Amino acid sequence: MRPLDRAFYHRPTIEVARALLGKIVTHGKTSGRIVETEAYLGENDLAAHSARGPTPRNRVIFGPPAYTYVYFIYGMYECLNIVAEPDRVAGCVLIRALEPLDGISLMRRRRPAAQSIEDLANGPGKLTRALAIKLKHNGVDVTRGPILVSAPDREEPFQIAVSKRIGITKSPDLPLRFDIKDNRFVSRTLPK
DNA sequence: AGTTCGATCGCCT
DNA sequence: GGCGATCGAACTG
Repeated sequence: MRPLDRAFYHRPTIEVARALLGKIVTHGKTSGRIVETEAYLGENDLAAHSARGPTPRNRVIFGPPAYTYVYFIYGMYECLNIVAEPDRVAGCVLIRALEPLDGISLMRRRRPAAQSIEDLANGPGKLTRALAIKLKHNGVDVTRGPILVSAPDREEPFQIAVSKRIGITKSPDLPLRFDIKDNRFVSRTLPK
């Protein structure tokens, strides 16, 4: 299993958000398969942190692709994004849910509230806690580590379900959330 | 310098 | 379904 190269992320954000489904995030002894993502665009997307231009917090979104954008939210949780698009073009992908693979017992210790394997990393704040991803990991190169994103040795085919992004108040109706269809590790199941 | 608010989660009803 | 926790960043003046 090899990390994806920088060219993988050097394309439109929506393409990257879809292509990241099924890939593996690794941090230390823990890893998980990406089952849910959201795209945050550089233009015409008021929900994106990059909407009002670069600031000290969000500047990595405007830089070259394949770097993490990690931010702190609600006084308690970190959220993990991967930067897409060429240098100087904003765009990133929020990782919203993982299927736990390695280090499950360690994840359980980090997430004592989780009552099942499904609950371990089925939300953006849960997965950063399960993988011990913190604010200090902002700007990490995911082709180099310590946080890595890789293609699995064997990838089963799957369908992608598209829906609206979760928990935002601006630009709420854009179809920019992507799930592995019917996967039981996603953060919320879609209405039928 | 003060205020507002948020890409969430877990517990309560 | 509703809400409180908890705090950094961005905005206001």
